[in-house]
Amino acid sequence: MSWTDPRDTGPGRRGYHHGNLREALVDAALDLIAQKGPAGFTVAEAARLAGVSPAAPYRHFRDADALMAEVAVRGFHRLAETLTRAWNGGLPRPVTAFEAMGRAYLGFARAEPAYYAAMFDSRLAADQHPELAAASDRAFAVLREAAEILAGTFPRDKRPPSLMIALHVWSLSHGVASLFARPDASRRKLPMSPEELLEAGVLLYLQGLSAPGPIG
Amino acid sequence: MSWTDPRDTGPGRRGYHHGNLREALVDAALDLIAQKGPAGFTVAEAARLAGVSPAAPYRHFRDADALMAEVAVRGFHRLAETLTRAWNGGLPRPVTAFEAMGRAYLGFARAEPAYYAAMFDSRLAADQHPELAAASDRAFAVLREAAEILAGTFPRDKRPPSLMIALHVWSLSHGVASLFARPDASRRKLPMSPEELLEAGVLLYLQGLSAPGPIG
DNA sequence: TGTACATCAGTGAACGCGCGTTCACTGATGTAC
DNA sequence: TGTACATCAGTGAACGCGCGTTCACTGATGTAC
Repeated sequence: MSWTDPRDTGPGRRGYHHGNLREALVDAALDLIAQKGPAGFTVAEAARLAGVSPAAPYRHFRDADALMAEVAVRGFHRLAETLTRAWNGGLPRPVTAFEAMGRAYLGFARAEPAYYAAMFDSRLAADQHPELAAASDRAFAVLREAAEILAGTFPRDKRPPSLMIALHVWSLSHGVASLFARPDASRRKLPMSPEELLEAGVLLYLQGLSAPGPIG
Repeated sequence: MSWTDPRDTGPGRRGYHHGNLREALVDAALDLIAQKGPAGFTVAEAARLAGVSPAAPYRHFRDADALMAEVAVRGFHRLAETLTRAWNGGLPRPVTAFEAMGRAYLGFARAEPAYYAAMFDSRLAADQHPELAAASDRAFAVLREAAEILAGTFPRDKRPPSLMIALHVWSLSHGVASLFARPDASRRKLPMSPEELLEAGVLLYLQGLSAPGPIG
């Protein structure tokens, strides 16, 4: 991890000037969030991890929230890529692709808890950070478009609204991730893997979409 | 709000001794969490709100986490009661009662955001607070038992596992609550009410449970 | 009913700490000529 | 190729702040006799 050593001789560090401080600060923030949660991140400690003085971060970020928002923005971009890749990998069958996307969402939450926490647990005000709102919208758009294609496979007269499908699957995925897949001591124990739980849930939900009508 | 004034002459305050400081501190913590989120709560400010010195809370709580845990414990107890009442109110039809319980879960998250945040966003380590784990289990047990009864209405040969139902509905409810029902600036906008979204989701899920089998 | 006394639940001052942020500064970089 | 200079991206010291928690203390309460 070259960014931890300010005297690193690699291309990223050249003595007095860090050379890549913005990136280093984002990495440091991720490290801190992973260890202590979003509330445990501080600008001062991120600067320390990056090997610069406590004032240096303010050359790159207006304040602490701006750094956190940058982390969240990158997280949403990564999530969008992850979801897109999963969808494409599951094609041509839309149901298969859709389920792969659900698994990928959960996989992201598990593999990148720091990004995930910055995105969903940091309570950043969306209206204060337009880039964040845009990045979040972009990630959701991936899910939305997938739902659109999936809905298109239903007979025209009983085609469900794709927005609703997207919202339901997002909610279920996020619920499973938050309750059962957090890699910290507040996670609840499960008699199965979160992946199995989510997959079964999505499957049953999709079955419900194709069912003839309301049950007795 | 008598607890804000230390010189209140009511039965809760008698001069030097507060008389009901434990309760007052819990109320103050709820106030702070509602305003600033779980990370914005401090022992010092809770003491200030309760009208006592910063050292006073330590007569009642070991440390800051213990006070937060107490709030979360009470939240889980309230949630358990809320869910029980909703279930009973929806009987005798298990499906109706179950859906009423889902709405009640969401209603709790919306009506009591401070309790909800202490319960789910405070990252308290369950193994450090046995009472918290017990309270959480108790609330989940309500949902679990309801799912059991609901599962019992299915024909014996295609009866779904009740634990799975409970986990799915909890996840969906929690996901909708976290993403769309937080009363702060990080909430995502929806073209419908969270209640409608959740109700439709639970309905479709239950339809899926009764569907003949996996879809094409 | 009165009194001595143990216990309870507060006080208030103090501690060490780490934080966010600002400021005047300076070393390094890169560009115009 | 060399040099003057503008700009960039750091430094380091300082500020005011609020926090969690501890400590010796004391006023209030309630109980035994």
